[in-house]
Amino acid sequence: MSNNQFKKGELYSFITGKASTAIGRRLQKNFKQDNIEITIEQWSVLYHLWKEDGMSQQELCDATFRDKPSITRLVDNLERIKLVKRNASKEDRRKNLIVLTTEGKELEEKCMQVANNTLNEALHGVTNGQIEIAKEVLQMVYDNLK
Amino acid sequence: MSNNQFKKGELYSFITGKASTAIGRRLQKNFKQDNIEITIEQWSVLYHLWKEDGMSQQELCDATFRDKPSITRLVDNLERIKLVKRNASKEDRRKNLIVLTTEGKELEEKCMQVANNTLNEALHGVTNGQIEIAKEVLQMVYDNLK
DNA sequence: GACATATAGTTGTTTATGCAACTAAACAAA
DNA sequence: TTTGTTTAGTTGCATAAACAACTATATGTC
Repeated sequence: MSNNQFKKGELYSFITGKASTAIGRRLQKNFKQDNIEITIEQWSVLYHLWKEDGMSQQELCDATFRDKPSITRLVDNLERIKLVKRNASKEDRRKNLIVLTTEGKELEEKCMQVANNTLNEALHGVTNGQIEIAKEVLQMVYDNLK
Repeated sequence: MSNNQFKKGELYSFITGKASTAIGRRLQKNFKQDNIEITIEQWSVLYHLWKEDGMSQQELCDATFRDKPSITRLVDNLERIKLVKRNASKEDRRKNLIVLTTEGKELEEKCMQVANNTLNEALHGVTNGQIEIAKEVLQMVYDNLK
């Protein structure tokens, strides 16, 4: 089995995902440097709305790998800072459709630029081939635990 | 540059580290199933104390990639549930040496077994070669952002 | 139509994070 | 020994996560 592939220390850092933690922190810092006043969690919601405006909260749960209370509160905060609005669905009155405000839409370009730059910083010196394999492994891990 | 290596969707999941999130959640769930009543954050502190008992809080910060307030509170909670104790250092009165209680020591075997099993679940079907490359990439990302 | 069940979202509680401001001890230089 | 700087740790505050319990609407079945 794959039991002996990892020494303890390596196991730990694989589990805790120090690399993704580091990317998240750097992205947050880069947002701040560009005077973008949102958290990376808020960004992860906006990111999906930029691709498809008017998603329901449940759809945002699935897209962001977060549970319903998390999305409720992220949307609360995004609404408070006026980047999104909750619109009650006319087809299904249980649903809220989350739509970007003008201000929310305007943030896309700036944010995506910062995100792309951050990823380039993070991947400096890593080859395309290595990235492909890393992505495959992370996807397999995710699928194994789904 | 490495700007075109990622399509948007891939970029997102690389940044947010959904694989490591999934591992963390599964580990937490597996702890609970085995009636181990600790959080994965608490586990990450204990993990280092099991390797080297009596570390200072600052050393735990470095080892776990957490800041000082986080460690202060994790140690608070671990102390409250009686798994560790703060011992004032005699050489340097600013320092607390964090030592495992008997109960804290006894938890090691059970926890590490669960952690190993979780990792094996996560890596099912992933080859050693792929894992090596994934580890290299994650390490490079971490070093790039350090 | 009435009742059971599933789905969408909210609220409460505990734990954790990130940042800034703070205290106290150690160290260094004059 | 006084003064300034660095290091170790704590506290306050805002944001977020995980889980359980809850409300309200929709749907399926008899």
